[in-house]
Amino acid sequence: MTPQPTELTEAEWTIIKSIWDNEPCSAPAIQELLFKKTAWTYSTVRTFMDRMVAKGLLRAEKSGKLTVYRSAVTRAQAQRGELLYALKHAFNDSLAPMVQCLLDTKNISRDELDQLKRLIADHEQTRSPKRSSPKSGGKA
Amino acid sequence: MTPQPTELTEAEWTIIKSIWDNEPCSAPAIQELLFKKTAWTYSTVRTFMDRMVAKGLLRAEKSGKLTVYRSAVTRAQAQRGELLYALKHAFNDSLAPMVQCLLDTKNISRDELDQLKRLIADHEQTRSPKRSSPKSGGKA
DNA sequence: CCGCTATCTCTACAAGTGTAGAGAATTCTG
DNA sequence: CAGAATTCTCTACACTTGTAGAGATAGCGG
Repeated sequence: MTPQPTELTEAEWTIIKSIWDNEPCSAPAIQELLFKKTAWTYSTVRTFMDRMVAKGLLRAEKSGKLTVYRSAVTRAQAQRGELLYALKHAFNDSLAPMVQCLLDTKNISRDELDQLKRLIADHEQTRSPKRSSPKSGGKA
Repeated sequence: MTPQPTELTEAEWTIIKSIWDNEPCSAPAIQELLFKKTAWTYSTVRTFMDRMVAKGLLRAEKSGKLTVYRSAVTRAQAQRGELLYALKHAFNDSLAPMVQCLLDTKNISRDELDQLKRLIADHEQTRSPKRSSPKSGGKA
């Protein structure tokens, strides 16, 4: 679907990553989980979470005293949003310059390069049954 | 040098892209250039530009009445910043998932795929001869 | 039943961002 | 020179983001 391009702030990323890994979960739980990283107080975490509910990033449901949260956007959706933001603003929607920048920026090991090549190769195949390069057997 | 990871807002991207393409330039000029896209008034553009000077994204110099602006960060720097932000927050600094997401998200033509493969191949080569620092092979 | 303790709700506030108007100052131009 | 056009400066305001305290409350242990 990719509804609206989901945009997250830094704090929101922190929160939602924690939630993806723990949902459903309560605000105190998340606060405790994040405390070593962020030192955020309960109020802070709770404020973020409620704002995120308002934005449609999370869903909240109360069970008695406790409010239980879960994500309302998938990790893939959020990743896509972030990526598209960068792609659009920094690279005017052009793939190659972005990838080039990636290659130039990070110190990429040979393994990673191989991995990338594999990703692309796999994608080529999945995307369209192209039979010009019949080197590796067609992966199901 | 890649000083501090440069972070730009959407409006700042709009402004600085216009500046990269026209520097040195004046605020009224930029305003006029952007008007069709953004409908921003002079005040708005000027405010952004001055704030960007304060942040070190632009440099301003007045020549009599006129204030002349130019960028203080390169396009590559800004791109890197944006990319690293996405990479870090959305993909936990892992290359492959980001590229995978890219492949899954955009509708990539075969030409583009070929281009990506070439980028990677070229990079492999450039990177391998660790002895030499070819300064002449940078820009594509 | 009555304080603890875990949670919640409300309110607040500073900084950053998007957006702009009013009016001063400067510079043409007739 | 005086009015027009250009550009500048200053101020403002609403909304978002980061951050949190204070006090209400509900449920548990004794």
